Amino acid sequence: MASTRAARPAIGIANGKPLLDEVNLRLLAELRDDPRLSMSELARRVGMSPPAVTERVGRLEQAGVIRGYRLEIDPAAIGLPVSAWVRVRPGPGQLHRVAEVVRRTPQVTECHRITGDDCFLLHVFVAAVPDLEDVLDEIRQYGTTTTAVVVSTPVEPRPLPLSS
Amino acid sequence: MASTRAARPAIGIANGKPLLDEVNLRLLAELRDDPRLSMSELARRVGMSPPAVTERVGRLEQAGVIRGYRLEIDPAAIGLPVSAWVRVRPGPGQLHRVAEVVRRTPQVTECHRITGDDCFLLHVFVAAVPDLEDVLDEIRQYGTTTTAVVVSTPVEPRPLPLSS
DNA sequence: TATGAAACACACTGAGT
DNA sequence: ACTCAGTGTGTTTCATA
Repeated sequence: MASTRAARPAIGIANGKPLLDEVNLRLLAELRDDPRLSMSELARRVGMSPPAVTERVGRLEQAGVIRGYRLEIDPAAIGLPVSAWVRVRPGPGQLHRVAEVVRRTPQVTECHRITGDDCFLLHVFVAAVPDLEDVLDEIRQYGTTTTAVVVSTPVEPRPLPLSS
Repeated sequence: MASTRAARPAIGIANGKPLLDEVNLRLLAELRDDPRLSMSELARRVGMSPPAVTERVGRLEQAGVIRGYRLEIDPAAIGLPVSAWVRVRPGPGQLHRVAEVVRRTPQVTECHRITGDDCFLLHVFVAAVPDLEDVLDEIRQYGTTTTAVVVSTPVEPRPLPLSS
């Protein structure tokens, strides 16, 4: 039974003290719920002074715990209402070619190398279904593709669970 | 040949004037490159007064063009280094059950309904590969799964192209 | 690391164009 | 729909503990 497995380890690169102490976890939680909170407001919520909080957040950014901040734009509003997921199985020796072409194709917003029969999973945004042809034709020079168009999104991308 | 197709339409809900004029597109571009820019700084960059820019951004938010702001946290730093994509084919009549279970499973950070042989595509984060078992067992009550573990990510999630 | 005070920058409002 | 000017916060730096 799975519940007998060890609890998730408190990672945090420790050089003496753990990076993710109580306060930093609360800061992450607050910022995750509202990434535009002012440092003063954050400070109030964790009961510290603004400069102290500013420095802690800066440290989390520099350590890479906070990777960055992202603006979420509605794809349809900028003319890209069609979202599709494409699995790619590269031909022999064409693996890095696929990675290359995908990197310089702006319609591809993310690309993962995965285990299984297919090597890559791509997220693609286009203006209309026929526009997928352009993207797929490019990729098909180096491998075969399996495309699935997004019909709806029961769970919109949401933050990771913060429990540790 | 694909290049003969019509250009991407300038969408923007027009009630007289298009929502996405030159200035708003520049605002989106600047905010996409740095979502934490101050309104004053934004104003400087587009050559307007801060209140004017504040109102324009507010309007973009209210219209849903700007969906929100997101904090990107390194999954490994909070103890979830394993990322996997799971395709789910629900059993007959179990379609909405899968959507339900997936919604209340925090390890699932996004879920798309897609065309093709499988109905759903899920993104899952766990502490270690064996922890996938918990998530998959839940889902397997209502359908079959195909799991692919992420080995690397040649293209990290990146912003949509803003050309129109 | 943290705090407190001072200097500076920003957000917000209301009046005017 | 935008600018300008005034007020209240927020941010940043530095001295200090």
